[in-house]
Amino acid sequence: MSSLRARQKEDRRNRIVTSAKTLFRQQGFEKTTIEGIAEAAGVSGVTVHNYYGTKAGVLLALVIESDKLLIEKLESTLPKEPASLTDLMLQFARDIMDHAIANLDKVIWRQVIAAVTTGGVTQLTRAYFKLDQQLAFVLVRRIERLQQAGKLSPDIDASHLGKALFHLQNARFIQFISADELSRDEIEQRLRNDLAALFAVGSV
Amino acid sequence: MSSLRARQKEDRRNRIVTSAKTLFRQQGFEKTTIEGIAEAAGVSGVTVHNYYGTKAGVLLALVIESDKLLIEKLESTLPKEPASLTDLMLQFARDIMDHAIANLDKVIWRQVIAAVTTGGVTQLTRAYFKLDQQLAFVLVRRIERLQQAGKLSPDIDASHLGKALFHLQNARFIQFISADELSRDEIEQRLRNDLAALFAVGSV
DNA sequence: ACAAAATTTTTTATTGAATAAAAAAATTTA
DNA sequence: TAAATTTTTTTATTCAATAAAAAATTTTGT
Repeated sequence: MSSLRARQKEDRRNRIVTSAKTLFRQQGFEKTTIEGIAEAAGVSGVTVHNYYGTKAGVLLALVIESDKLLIEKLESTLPKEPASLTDLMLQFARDIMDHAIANLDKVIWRQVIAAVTTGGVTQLTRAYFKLDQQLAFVLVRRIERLQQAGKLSPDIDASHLGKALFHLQNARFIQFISADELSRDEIEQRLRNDLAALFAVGSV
Repeated sequence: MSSLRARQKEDRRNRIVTSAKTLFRQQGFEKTTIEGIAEAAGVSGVTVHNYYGTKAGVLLALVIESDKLLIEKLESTLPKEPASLTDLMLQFARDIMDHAIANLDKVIWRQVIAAVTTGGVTQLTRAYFKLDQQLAFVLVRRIERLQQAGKLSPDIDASHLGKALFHLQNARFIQFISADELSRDEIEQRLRNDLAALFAVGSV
């Protein structure tokens, strides 16, 4: 039973985000103006500000939508019974990079990272961090599966391990988008090295 | 044999960075204007732009200077013979957080991270990343010491391990500055959990 | 030491993000 | 349907960023 106002608002949100996505992809982040987005969405520039605060806020909103899809995709495509922890991680990292690149280019992803770190504590950044947690949790659950399958010691705290590995993956992801020339293969190799070294520490 | 021009330029650079540091600390990043920095430094606003490109560029210049000191400090204060890899890491992370907080507050550090990720490939970002590498290398050398002391398997690639751990530390550092309420102790605990979980993977 | 050449800074102007307050328009409610 | 409420738009301002022309200063060649 949504009111007319609520529906109109929802509608404007959609128009703004959709227009922004098109413009960001066509002309990049910098060259896209708030006025441009507003015009394409049929609202005033100030309304865009009222809705999303900043240009980066609009971008964040759009990324949040696509990240929800990413999580669904990961839930379904990540192997339920991974062969090993390393395999799981590499697959996880690759899926995330693939998804990122399919949606926006590296230059724009840098703006996303910047927006998230500077953005204070807003509705949008909270939503983003929540999705990040969910993403990490996908990993945690798969790690528990590995433990159940006897492929990983059951004594390890799956939550701690999942979060640590997620942070590491995230660091490599940021490195990936920060340098134009870095390929997914190159990052995969680095991650492989990371894991090999880290996992070798405990072996007596 | 520096020319008058070169000396004047160096002088202006110093005045700009020094003025900026004072103003950033007094009023924060947002409330400090380029014009304000320029006035305090006795140059025009456009000159500040000419020298550092953006307001964040000025901040980055100032951080780079203080990071050089951090590296020196770490070289001298990190134990030459650490008791364990975990101890080494926790000390490393704590020194970095201490140094960061002693110089600028969290809000401003967020701007640093944002500036580095969006900053394209400029003189300043290159310098910053180079220092980051040096920082990682400090860790690598200490890890080699651990291996020489028989406290860590000599089969492990110290460079890979050091870089992986540096990335992890960096991720936790960014988390630290991203949330006002997160204390160094809290981050230390998380890092401890990270390391415990990661190092347990290899143990058979 | 001085005038011409080269470099650097400043002035001036423009675009666009962000924000605030008042005015206008639309929806909701009674 | 008219009053009350909410939302958007208009209007105005500050500041970052950038560009081009003008002014000032240093360097160079004689």
